[in-house]
Amino acid sequence: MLETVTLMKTAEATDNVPESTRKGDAEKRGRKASKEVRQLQLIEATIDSLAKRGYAETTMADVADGAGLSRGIVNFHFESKEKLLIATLQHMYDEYSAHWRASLQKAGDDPARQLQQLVWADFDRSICNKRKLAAWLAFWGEAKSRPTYQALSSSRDNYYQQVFIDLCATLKESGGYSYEPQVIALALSAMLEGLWLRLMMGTEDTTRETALQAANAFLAAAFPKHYG
Amino acid sequence: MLETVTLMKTAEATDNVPESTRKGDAEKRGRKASKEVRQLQLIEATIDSLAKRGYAETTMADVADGAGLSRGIVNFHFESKEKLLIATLQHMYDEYSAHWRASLQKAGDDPARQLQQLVWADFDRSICNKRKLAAWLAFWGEAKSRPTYQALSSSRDNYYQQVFIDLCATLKESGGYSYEPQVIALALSAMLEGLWLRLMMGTEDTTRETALQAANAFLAAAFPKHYG
DNA sequence: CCATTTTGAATGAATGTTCAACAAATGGTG
DNA sequence: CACCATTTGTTGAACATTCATTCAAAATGG
Repeated sequence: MLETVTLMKTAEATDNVPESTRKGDAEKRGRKASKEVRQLQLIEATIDSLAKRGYAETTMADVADGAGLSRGIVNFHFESKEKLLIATLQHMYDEYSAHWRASLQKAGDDPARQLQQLVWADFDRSICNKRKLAAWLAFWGEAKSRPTYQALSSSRDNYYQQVFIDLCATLKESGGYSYEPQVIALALSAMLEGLWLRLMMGTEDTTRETALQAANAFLAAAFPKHYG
Repeated sequence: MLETVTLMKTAEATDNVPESTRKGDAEKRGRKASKEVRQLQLIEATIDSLAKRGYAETTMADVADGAGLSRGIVNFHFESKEKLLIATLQHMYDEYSAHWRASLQKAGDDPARQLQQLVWADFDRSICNKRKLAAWLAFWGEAKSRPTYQALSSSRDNYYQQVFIDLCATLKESGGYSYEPQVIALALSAMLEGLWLRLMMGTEDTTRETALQAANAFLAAAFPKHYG
């Protein structure tokens, strides 16, 4: 039991998991809550392994060791290695999705501010750190050849893209720009992914700060009336 | 010598041809080809396998089968699987490098045209096709956790980035723009990589044509005096 | 006939999965 | 509360499979 608590601490230290629901569930249904915690713990260990060793070298044994548990435990909570990886990808996808939606919510009603918040959200520490970027990249590398991953591995889904397009369309009208919203939205979102890619690769000239500078420079160049 | 030509043909045909209709059964078995041709043949088969199965599922047997040769042959021409993969990556790196340098050469002396050609070169069929993009992505996914890959896997190296920065600096002066060349060059090159990423992933809204449109839109937005 | 290239089976290591045994928590019953 | 049965969770060894590598023998070309 004591071990469970400390392990939960480390698992949550890396992320920003809300603490509110945890204790309540534990008191009501200690067993079920413990099950969810274990699964989360194993997912976190999987992200660790993906980040440290890459997709190809990530083994069940490494995940179990990383979580401080025995070898057979992963097949109990997740049926197979593939299902563990899918659950991990789903977890990261949900987290990313919730993050940009929250950022959009906080931005208020001004579309210029909304777009800016959406861009900045991509470089937030909670999302944009070495560990998670490396895990994303590991999945991306396998996504094209694994149909199961394709839907989730984009992280930026169709709806996300549509929000970008709509915002660009709104700014175009209010600013009198001349390009197609779809096209400039694609350029913008592609640049964000490209900046992530550079951060993942650990290219020397790219840090979270310089990446954010570049993103801001794009906004200023494309929407001078709003961000100039 | 004649055989050399035919083998090179099949190797290059796979870039554009949808799939299958490969393997020159005529001259595959028993016949000795020159060492270099065999190695190239195996490298092409490796790219095929990476594109079709991804990094994690690429096996020596699959490479050998794809080349129509026996199992042990890869360890004869390349010492190990790792060295085969490094040679494959080096091959792709060299090809990409030669391609953009040639494009730059052809562009003449006008810096605006040079930058445009550099951007367009990224979406040339010979470089930008499903097979090779998938292979690139497979390497990217493993690069961060494999020091041996890091230098080669960027495809766009430091020199490439410096050329971008210099061109942006020149355009800045002649056009009276206000941003830092380094920053806008990072935004531009990141967008190119991001567009590649979308093409690799097979996102529906992104084709080679729309990607090129987005890249052009970026140029027009960032350098209106030159590309408006 | 010699050097080089190619084959394909053998080998050994790595790894995902299964499972029987064990531990702990839960729920019911007296 | 005490006791036991049952469900749930965990372990670690055994098992089967996959795969890179090795190598002796065969094939090929000069």
